[in-house]
Amino acid sequence: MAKLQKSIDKRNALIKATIELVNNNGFHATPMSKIAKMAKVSPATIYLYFDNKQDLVNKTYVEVKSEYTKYAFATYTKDMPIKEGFELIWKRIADFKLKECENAMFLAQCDNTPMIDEPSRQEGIKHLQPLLDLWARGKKEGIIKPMSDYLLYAYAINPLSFLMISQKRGAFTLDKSHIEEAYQSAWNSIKVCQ
Amino acid sequence: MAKLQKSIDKRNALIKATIELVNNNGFHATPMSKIAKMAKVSPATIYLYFDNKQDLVNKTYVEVKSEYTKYAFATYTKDMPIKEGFELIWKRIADFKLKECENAMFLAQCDNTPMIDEPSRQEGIKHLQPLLDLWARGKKEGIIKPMSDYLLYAYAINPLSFLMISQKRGAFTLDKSHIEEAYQSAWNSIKVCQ
DNA sequence: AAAAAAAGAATGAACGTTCATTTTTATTAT
DNA sequence: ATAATAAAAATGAACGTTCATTCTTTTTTT
Repeated sequence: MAKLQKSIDKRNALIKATIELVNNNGFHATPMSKIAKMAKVSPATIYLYFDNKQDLVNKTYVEVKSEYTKYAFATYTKDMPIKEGFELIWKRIADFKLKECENAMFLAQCDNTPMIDEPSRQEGIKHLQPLLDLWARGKKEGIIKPMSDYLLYAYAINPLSFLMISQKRGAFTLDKSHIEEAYQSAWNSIKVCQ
Repeated sequence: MAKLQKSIDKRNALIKATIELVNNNGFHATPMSKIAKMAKVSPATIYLYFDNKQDLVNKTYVEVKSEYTKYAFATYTKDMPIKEGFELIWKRIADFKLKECENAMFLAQCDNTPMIDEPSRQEGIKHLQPLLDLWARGKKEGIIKPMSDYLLYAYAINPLSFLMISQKRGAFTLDKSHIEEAYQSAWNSIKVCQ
């Protein structure tokens, strides 16, 4: 196999192993040796691809966040009407959280703990810009409540993380009909009531 | 000072130190030695009060959760109308998350990571029963959407955790007017639309 | 044959926990 | 009430283990 491809494969295996182990044990309870073992690589090899453990987890975060937002905004264009645009993005996000459960779990854990460096966190937030732009447009048009973006995010998007974590714990299962109910709740919480 | 009171003080100091250090560094990045130092106690003394580190954090979780729900339901009675009851509980919860920021942060971190034992987690959930009962009543009366409790919780309560974490990170400040907006969003997301 | 990549073993630091002692508190005898 | 003694609480140092990281050697690629 080509040298470059082999390198890419190893790096991907490391990222994948990091996600899986951190999901199940948390950052600090995940030794580099276990990540290496799961990626079928020597511990020393990790340091050819990443500076250290913190760098490994930071880069994993930014890459997964980037995949996530790429998926979320893939079918959205800036000229869509507010309501359609929001529904589209929201359902893509929900879709991602159902299909790419491991990735989404990892992001949730990163966002709720002091695990990630502040610069990497900021880097991750940047990717959400299209949604913030949509909201700004929606506020101007009087369709979306003139609230802080943090409040909008808290009610429109963040509940999906909670539902995903509950699902992962086996507490309940999030199926298609739940998703539709959740969407209605999300929209009702941010739309201007007429 | 009375012997008993001194013991209680030490135990409280340990719980307090655990909360503060875990909030800022996470569970595994908080050594017992630091907890001991902050509580002005020898590391060995911790083991007179708790079996081990896991036990310390489990017990801290259950105690804080208990304080939290005690506060949340303090002014609520079962015979209140649904809407009033919900608003009352919701605002008490919001109040707690603003005033007892450290405690609330700790709970949020526990609820979003594999930090706590499953039995202790279950123990913590039990305390929420009055809210679940209120929702059951609200569903029967056709006031609250007939959704899974997980969905109701995700939209009505959980967003407050996100807002608190954002506030703690200094991203924005949650003031009285935000709280009112948040309440409206919470209610709009779970009420039956007429 | 030289250079690059990868490996496994080695290292030093940090951690949770325990152990041997000391200090404090409670009980008893005078 | 006071001194002597027993019990309990608390301590700091030490232990064994684990971990992130590095070093030296081997394998693979050019």
